Amino acid sequence: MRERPSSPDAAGSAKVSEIEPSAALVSDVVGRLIEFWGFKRSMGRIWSVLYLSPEPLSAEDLRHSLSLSSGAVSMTLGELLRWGVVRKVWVQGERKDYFAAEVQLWKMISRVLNEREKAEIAYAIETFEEAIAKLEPALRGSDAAARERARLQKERISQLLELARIGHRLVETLVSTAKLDAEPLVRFLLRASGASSPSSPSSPH
Amino acid sequence: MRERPSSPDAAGSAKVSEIEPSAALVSDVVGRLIEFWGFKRSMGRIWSVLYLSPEPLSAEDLRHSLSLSSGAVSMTLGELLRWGVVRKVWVQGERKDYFAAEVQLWKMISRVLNEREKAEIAYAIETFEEAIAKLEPALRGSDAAARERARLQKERISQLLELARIGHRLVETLVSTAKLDAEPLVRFLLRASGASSPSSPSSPH
DNA sequence: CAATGCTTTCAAAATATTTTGAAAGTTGTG
DNA sequence: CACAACTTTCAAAATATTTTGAAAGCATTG
Repeated sequence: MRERPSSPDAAGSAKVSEIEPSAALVSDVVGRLIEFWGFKRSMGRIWSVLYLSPEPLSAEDLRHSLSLSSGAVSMTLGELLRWGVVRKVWVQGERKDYFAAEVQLWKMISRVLNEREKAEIAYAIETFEEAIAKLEPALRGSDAAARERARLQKERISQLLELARIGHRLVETLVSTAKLDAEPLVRFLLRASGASSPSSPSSPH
Repeated sequence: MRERPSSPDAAGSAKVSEIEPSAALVSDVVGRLIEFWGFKRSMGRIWSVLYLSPEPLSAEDLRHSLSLSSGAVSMTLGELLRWGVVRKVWVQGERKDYFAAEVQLWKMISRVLNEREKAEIAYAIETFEEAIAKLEPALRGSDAAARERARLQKERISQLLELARIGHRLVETLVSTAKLDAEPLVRFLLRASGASSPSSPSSPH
């Protein structure tokens, strides 16, 4: 509304309410990825708009950029703040709140993985353990067929458990990696997919 | 609440319609994980029941085990078959179709990652590239402020692009790793997160 | 080839999720 | 204290997703 493309206003405070085509592409695809990844699409879209904006934006700016209601913007920003992927910033002389995206991607991912995946996986691990425990009586029951059945189930649940533990470690690796600036993992990945021959991928120098 | 362990019927055809408590736990948690991970919860539940069953099960067995409608079972099985995580098996002398879960977890994950994530990420990569391309005009336009704005956006989108490429490589690594029996990745993860012995995953810490 | 037993399809119904916007809440100001 | 200027809340509306079950489709068998 207040923007005036023709006015040679100073760069700092004039607001652009429509996002440029490239930003639209990005916010759309990030929205999708993020949704796919279990969050609300609008979280991804709002984050993207902030991420691509040189200055912090107000809730109203976002409302216009993405044609969302004030409520949706407020709630979504709240979630993004809770996930620590968006920050409030004070713009001096302004009464409104302004928001900026966390721009350190690894930091961001690390935080989210850490809070979300770890909880999820930890819960799965617990449950698998519990399920195995529940098998115990049958494992030493008197019915041979039931015993065999339980044995097989224990075996299979153990596989799931092992897998969950690997997942857990993968997340931990990503998280700790992120703190140390992505080096080891990235190096590992480069080696693993760049050099296509599996001949000797295990001995560095 | 429990099957009839006393039926002297040959193992092949007597049917258990209620699942045991441990299987219920597992199918619930796998359902959740799978949903969380973007599939339908019932896919995870059905797969789990099959995975924990010593014998293949018919659609009807599944219908009873999980209290689903025949349509839901049929559609869900169809999807699971398409993803290659469940197979049809012939039970001799039976007219119905029987189904069994893929039990090689890594193989399964690898297939799914390969088809699904790769497509998703590849699309994101393309889009980021396209978005950067769209910035070109502004990058060499005459308006200095706009130029600076575009420069920053290009920078940021490039970060996303790099991240997407790393993700892509991560998926590729997991996939190729899975084919060669998980060795290198697992070893890497073990080193990275400080666990002890690679081959016997029995002690939690 | 008609009947039977099973499977798939699909439109409608049930559920779940997301968005809206008006009203209530907060905070800074005259 | 009363008045802005914003923000948050939340019940209702809009959407989207999942499930149902009756009917159509198929394949085997007598």
